[in-house]
Amino acid sequence: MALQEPIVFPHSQDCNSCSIRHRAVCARCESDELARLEQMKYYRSFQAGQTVIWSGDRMDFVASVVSGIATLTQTMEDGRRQMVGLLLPSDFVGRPGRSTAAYDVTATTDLVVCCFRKKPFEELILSTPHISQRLLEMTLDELDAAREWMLLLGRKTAREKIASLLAIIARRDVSLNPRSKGPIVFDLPLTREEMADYLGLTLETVSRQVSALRRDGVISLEGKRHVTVNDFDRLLEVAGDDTDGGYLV
Amino acid sequence: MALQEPIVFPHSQDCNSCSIRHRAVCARCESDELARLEQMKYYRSFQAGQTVIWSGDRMDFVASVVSGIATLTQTMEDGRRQMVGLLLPSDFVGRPGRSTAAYDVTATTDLVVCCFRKKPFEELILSTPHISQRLLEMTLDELDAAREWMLLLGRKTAREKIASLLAIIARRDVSLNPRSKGPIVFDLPLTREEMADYLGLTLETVSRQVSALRRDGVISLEGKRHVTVNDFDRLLEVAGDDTDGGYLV
DNA sequence: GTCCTGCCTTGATGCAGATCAAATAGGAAC
DNA sequence: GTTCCTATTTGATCTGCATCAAGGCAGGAC
Repeated sequence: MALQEPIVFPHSQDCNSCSIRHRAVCARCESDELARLEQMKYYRSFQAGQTVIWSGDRMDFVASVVSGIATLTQTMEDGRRQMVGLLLPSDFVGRPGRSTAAYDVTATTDLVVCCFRKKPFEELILSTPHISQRLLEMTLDELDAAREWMLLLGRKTAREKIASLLAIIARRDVSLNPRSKGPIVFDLPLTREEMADYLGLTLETVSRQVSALRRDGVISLEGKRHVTVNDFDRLLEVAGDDTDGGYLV
Repeated sequence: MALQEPIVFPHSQDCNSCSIRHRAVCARCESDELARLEQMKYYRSFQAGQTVIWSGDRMDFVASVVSGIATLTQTMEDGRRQMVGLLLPSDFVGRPGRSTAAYDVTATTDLVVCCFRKKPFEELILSTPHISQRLLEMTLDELDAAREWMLLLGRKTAREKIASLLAIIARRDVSLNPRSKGPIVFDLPLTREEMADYLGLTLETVSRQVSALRRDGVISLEGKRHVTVNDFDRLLEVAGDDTDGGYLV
């Protein structure tokens, strides 16, 4: 890892050509609102593995993930770790009205975020319902996701947990790169250890259960990360999710 | 349980004398905004044990808990249950922009809720930033609580889970009924089974661990529900929480 | 009083997943 | 090619909690 410092882009880029323009916190902004956002924004890049911010650190910005994947994790004093969120492009980081980070934020892939200086952003949302309404909607979605994860953490078996995670990644992948036919194929964006931290397991158990799903023909693997889902319905069944209505969103 | 149907109050009550006036979703409303809310509100009461709404049911209202305690639970097809939220007075139920309930909502004590007809409420928040801003703030708090719970469910031991739950209830109790001196005393609002559903355990394990905390002198019990916390710091230590800064809110 | 019934406790046993340990695979640097 | 180095797999064993089972206790109906 050669570079330790994040790269700070010297110039802003145009919101109108932004890949997350219509899904991020700015999704419903009119052009005058965008113009005000542009004034307070700047980009930052992080390499895979870099820490974006540590829990407890002062945080004078909020941000949207533009590309790449980041994680939110909590750590106990003795080192036990639990991932509490997976941030994908368009997801929002930080909380208006709070001055320090509540979680460790880490880039698991190369990452670009669009930061807004916190003070002006907080002022802007007071007068811009389009932003606070969108933020409310995104926060409610995250709350639903967190509650779904609570069911997984509290009640699912290791096998069900792995299948659930694969199903979520597969679903996301299909919605981003829709393909008409054939099995779903994707690269895992997480290491076995990160999967373990997300699922409340050890990395050994993750490895064993991934192998078991391969042995049982539910998935195929090329290398350690490249996954083929042979039968998505079967995967959902193993995940223990209600099958009805859950079809590829 | 004699009455199965909830009691519907025939007349609205005055918002200004409401016990949750300054903590609920209406906390920041001006009198004209309150007046509009009053037009769309009605009270409902439920007895302990009654179901407020089932997951998947059509839901044409949102609501604030006025008094009593309710729970949000998710259930898997085979009956495994996970509580995903504990609703206390002033907490909000339901989601603007969604037509069906996402979780089972159950009254665990006698319960009174202040309902707002959903359609007019949704229209109101579009034009009333005081409400949507408060709702955003409350939702962000709930998201933080859900993420704290994810750490508990994913990584804590049974003993730590029980201690964490007791600490949360004790904290809430102190903030509602501050007492200057002496140990914290409260009644558990949940049965052993509900505690198990919340903590991702079985009721037997809950019972054993509560007994163990009593044997170890961390708490004392009178009957099954009345708890005395002999040493709050010790309880926090057993809970595995960062002790710094966690002192009685 | 007796008999429920719901809630809780306690004991015995089993097993899923953690822990400890070692081997293997695949890059990257050289 | 060799040598690291890290990620991953696999094996052996241990253990915390689940499961299965049997009472205990308090309150209400009668």
